[in-house]
Amino acid sequence: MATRPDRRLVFLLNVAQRRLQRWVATKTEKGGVTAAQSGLLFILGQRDGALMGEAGTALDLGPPGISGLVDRMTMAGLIERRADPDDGRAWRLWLTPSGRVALAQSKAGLAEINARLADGFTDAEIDIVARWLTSFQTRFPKGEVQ
Amino acid sequence: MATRPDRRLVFLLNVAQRRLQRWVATKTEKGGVTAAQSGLLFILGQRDGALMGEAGTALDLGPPGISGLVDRMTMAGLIERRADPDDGRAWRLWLTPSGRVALAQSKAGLAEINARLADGFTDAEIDIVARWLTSFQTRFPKGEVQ
DNA sequence: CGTATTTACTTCGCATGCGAACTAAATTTC
DNA sequence: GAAATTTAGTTCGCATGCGAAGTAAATACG
Repeated sequence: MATRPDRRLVFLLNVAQRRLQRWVATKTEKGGVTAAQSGLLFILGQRDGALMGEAGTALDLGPPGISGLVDRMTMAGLIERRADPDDGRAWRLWLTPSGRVALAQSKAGLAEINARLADGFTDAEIDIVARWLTSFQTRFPKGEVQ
Repeated sequence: MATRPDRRLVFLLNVAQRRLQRWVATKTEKGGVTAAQSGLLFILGQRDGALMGEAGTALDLGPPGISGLVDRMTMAGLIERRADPDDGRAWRLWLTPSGRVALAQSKAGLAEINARLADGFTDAEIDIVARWLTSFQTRFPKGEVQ
């Protein structure tokens, strides 16, 4: 007989996120990159030279979030900021050689994590999970608590 | 035909957690309490006088995490720390009257959130989600990356 | 009994990311 | 074309929580 699963979704979500983040951080301890940072690497891997605002939107980060992330990653030599020639307010972000190396490592790491996340679940089940997670974006909108 | 769902689970998990946290924070803006804080309130609601370590374990927080949370909540007047009479190293945590009020509010808020989280999903689907979230605790263990 | 180890918690430095308030450049309006 | 508004980022203070290192009390060991 199956045990009734723990239904404290808010708590479980919180724990899962922290566990994963911590695990990625330890995993990539040597010369690696954190989960948030690899997020930006992936974006730039697809769209090198993106604006900060574009990257923030893609990562669902507000202006302060992307600003801080960019600062830390610039400091770490993973990305470079260059002024947009057409807009004096804007900055474009570019991968450095070092950033490209880190991106390659992140890609490999992500494959392992995804395997771990799907292990023991069918494709249909993962689809349900993905749908549930995606629903947060409409259930808990950014702007306002209507 | 259904659109293929977004399968970037790591990203979706991260976003979902942040969206929820932010939403709770805004929701309880007036005299309320954050998600992490209400976690501790719930624990003490069930086990008033718990040790810090016990509370930390229940919330899946390490010593620094629970220590900081307790500091902030003590400062906010939600809980009280009293030395354990039998163990000079340990502290027991107690709800203040103010904390009990906040707990009652949190309980009401949680009901609404849980409804929102389950809306559009069957019980069986929520069980799958819960099982997936719970699996992080074994898939990404605290101690070590084996 | 006294030393060694374990345990409970604290402190520090850090990454993450939010809301509020700000700066400065671009665009819209009149 | 000047003033008003919008937009792109920054800065500040804050909450969250980790790992590493420290403190002090409790327990185990010889």
